[in-house]
Amino acid sequence: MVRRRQAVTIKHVAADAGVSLQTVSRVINKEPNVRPQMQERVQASIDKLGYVPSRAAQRMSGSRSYLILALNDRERTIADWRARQGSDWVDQMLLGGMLKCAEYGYRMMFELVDTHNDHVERELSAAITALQPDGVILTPPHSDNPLIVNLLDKHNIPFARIGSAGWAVGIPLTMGDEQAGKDATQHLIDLGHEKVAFISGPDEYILSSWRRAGWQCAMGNAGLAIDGLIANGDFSFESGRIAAEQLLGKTDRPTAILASNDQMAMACLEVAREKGLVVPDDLSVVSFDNTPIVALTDPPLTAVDQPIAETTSRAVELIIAAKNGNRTPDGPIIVPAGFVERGSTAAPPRG
Amino acid sequence: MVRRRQAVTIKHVAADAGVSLQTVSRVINKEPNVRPQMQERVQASIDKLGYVPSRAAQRMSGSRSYLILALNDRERTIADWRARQGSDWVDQMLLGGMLKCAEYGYRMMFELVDTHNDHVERELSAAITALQPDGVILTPPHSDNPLIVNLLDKHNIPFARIGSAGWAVGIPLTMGDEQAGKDATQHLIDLGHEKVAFISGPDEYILSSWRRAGWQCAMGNAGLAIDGLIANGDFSFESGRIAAEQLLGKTDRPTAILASNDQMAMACLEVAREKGLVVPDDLSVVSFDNTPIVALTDPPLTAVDQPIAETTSRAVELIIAAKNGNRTPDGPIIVPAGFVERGSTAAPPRG
DNA sequence: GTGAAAGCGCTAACAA
DNA sequence: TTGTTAGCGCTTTCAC
Repeated sequence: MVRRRQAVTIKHVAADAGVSLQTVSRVINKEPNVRPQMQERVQASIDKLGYVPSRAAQRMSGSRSYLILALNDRERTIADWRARQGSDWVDQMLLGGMLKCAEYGYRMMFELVDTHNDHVERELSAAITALQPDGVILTPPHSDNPLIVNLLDKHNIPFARIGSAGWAVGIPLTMGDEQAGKDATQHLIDLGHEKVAFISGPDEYILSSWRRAGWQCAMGNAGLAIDGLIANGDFSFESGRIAAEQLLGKTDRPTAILASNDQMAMACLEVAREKGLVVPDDLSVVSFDNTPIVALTDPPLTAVDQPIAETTSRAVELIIAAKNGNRTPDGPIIVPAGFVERGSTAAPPRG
Repeated sequence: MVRRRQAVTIKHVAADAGVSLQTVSRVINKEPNVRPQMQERVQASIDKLGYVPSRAAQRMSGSRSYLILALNDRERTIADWRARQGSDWVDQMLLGGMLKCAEYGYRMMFELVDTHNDHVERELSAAITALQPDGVILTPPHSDNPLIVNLLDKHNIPFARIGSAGWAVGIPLTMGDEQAGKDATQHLIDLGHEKVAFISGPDEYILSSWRRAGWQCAMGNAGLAIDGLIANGDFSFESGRIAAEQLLGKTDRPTAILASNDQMAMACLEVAREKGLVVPDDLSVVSFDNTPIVALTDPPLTAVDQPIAETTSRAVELIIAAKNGNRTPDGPIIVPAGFVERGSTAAPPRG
């Protein structure tokens, strides 16, 4: 195996520009105390020689790694990948995260971590020690895992917590789930629906409760009862089926269902079809997330759009800002959800 | 900002075990010349102290970076992400690549590179210098970009070329496109079709010609004419529309179409519908790639399945093997495509 | 504002 | 088989 040495190092640049290593280092890192003239001369040498600093060496000498680690739940992520149902959560994170990282000379790396596992800490510690990332992005359900959050806090690594709002550590970001749930429900109420049912997500995800709260709030504001209009799911298609059957099996069935994610909404579509209900004539359905698949169902689903790319992009910005010593905003950052109206919603049936 | 030092270094382990740094290093790297007893003692200290080597330091001292870089075409990848049409190319690469990397203590990192750009070389050189990856995975159309291939060869970095077969550099891997094209065509012929048309991909992708060759071969073997049965596309939906209109506009129209990717096949579905043709009764359609979306079209598309995860996984294995000094296999590696029969194929209309 | 020296954590090369 | 020494490329002190 060939022992590979850096072709052009800071030394070559220093020699070429006739300055000390230190000055070159200062120019690379855009430090203040360098005369413009000096900086130009060094920059010229850098460009001429095509010098690019070694991240490993920078990291070694106690500076940054220019690396941000994005953590996702191993089990769920792999299951999504294998299922090949078009969930593009990871892609949207990459889209928002990688591009924003690139703007700052950073890079993003993905890492899968088991939540349901007593060695989360060991797993994550190892990754941090090996990689020494400058920041970490947590996604649900990790964002609210106290083991993970405390570990990161202890290590003093800036970290974002997507889909999380509480605690005084890290940088929480949400899509305003409660408001989104409220708006979606209100949209159905505005169409004339009075019996708007809700299928919740698992309690493990804190955003499940927010979405429910939004629905509940809109219903309450409109003076509508919610008795018997809630069913519990766990984000899986199958749980959505069970919930939908429970909801639509009653004589006094709801005229609209707001499901906490796409899979469960698709299950509603299937159950409705089996029961001879036409969507949206007999039943309106709205989902959360808006993964690519919901534009292709029959009918296409009206959905709350989760702005993953934008949220990840903000997370990267805030992590780098924190790394640069800027204060982290006080409250949680809200990157508002969107709402895409498609064919699964209409006025309720008359009578 | 806190200056972060490694909590547990090789020194601590050495002290704890009462051995030299070098011995610890040998244990970490599973080198042979260490007495079992010694190795156990050191390993015990490692476990006790929770030591994990710093990748940066390992890289700095001339060893590996334990990093494999996966290169994708910037323009196309970002377009796919933004389009949100459920293309899971990146996800499948991650699935196959990350998991295999993890087995060997490696990590995979994604990087986007412009092909149509005179500074590909500068761009890629910078990434290589900054990151010092132990290997690189090239995807189409990069796999056949001479600038990229030569650069990697010159740097002496093991690299895989997915979707490529030629040249004596790097590790070429294909899904056996020609065979897949042949099989798909044969499948249609077996159903009774005689006029099987083909929509090609852009010439920029070498696999376009392989897929075409497979179709041509099957048609030839069956003694069927191909005049007027080929149309050129560029993988875009719109180009697929144009090709389909050209093909289906004739009086003597084909009874089946094999499209070189999913988007163009979907365009065929749309054009057929506009012309009042029922798929699969009046027209059979088969696509290449089998992205998640094609299971949801109306009717669902019969498709050649591109084994991206498996191919990426093999690529990682071979790169690491090469890094370990093993000889690279001679011919191109073939990870055979699959074939998924769905509702878009049937016997041709009687007539 | 600029430079010189020390050291980050690890491994290659050499010595014992 | 094990230990010692000398860096890798860079940034952090700390002088000047």
